[in-house]
Amino acid sequence: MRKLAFTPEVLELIAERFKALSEPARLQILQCLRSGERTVTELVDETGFGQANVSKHLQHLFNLGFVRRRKEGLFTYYSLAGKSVLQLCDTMCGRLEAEMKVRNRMLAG
Amino acid sequence: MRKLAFTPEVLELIAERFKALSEPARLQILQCLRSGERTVTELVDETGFGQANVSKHLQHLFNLGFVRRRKEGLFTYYSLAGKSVLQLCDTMCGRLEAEMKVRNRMLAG
DNA sequence: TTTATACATCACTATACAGTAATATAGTAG
DNA sequence: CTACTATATTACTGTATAGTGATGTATAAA
Repeated sequence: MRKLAFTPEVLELIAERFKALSEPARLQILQCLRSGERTVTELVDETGFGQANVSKHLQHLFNLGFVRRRKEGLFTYYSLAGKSVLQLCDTMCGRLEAEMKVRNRMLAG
Repeated sequence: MRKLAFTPEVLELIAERFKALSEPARLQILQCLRSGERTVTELVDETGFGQANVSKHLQHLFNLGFVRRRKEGLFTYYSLAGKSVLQLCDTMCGRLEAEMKVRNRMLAG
């Protein structure tokens, strides 16, 4: 199995996926899904965002393969498509902590 | 050492950092830096982007702690601030490969 | 059938930002 | 000093998209 080369075309696809994670609303939705699948209405209630807004964000995340969905009667249950999304968030959060540590050290020193 | 909680405020900071990686031009610049530090002009030549454009992208990456810089005479040498950026790109690339594999399977099946 | 619920989609507005040309700043050379 | 080079910054334009209200669609219940 060959690794993809970082050609400009591949970088564009990668950028598109990072962009999906560059919205606080979508990140918040993903964090809600950390503990299991949710209906759209549940996500609306938990996040406080509008229904149309949440629905659009979910479509976006679904199209890029970040979440799965399952229809059951009137409801659509969304869930995480894998753990790598959370891993990305955690890695970025680690960067953030490191950044803050540096900042604090500069204030102290 | 405590882990940061994913509050809306923290998610906003994380989103801001993902957004920095959501631009093909910035990703391409980061990939150029994979093999070592570069001056702005070198990056302009390697990427083909305009000088002002590259300079702005580098400021952006610097402000968020993704790259370091070192001034020497007329030149400013930029380099990666750590390996986690590349790790993020690689993880996202892995996701992309998996996505493509699923797509191919659907076409075949 | 009608009514209600859950979700998706459309049309619109406002905002953010990538790219660019021009200019500013700062260091070097003559 | 002047002239040149490397980088940063400013002002502007075009484009993408988040959010919203209204509407559409599908399922369930009465």
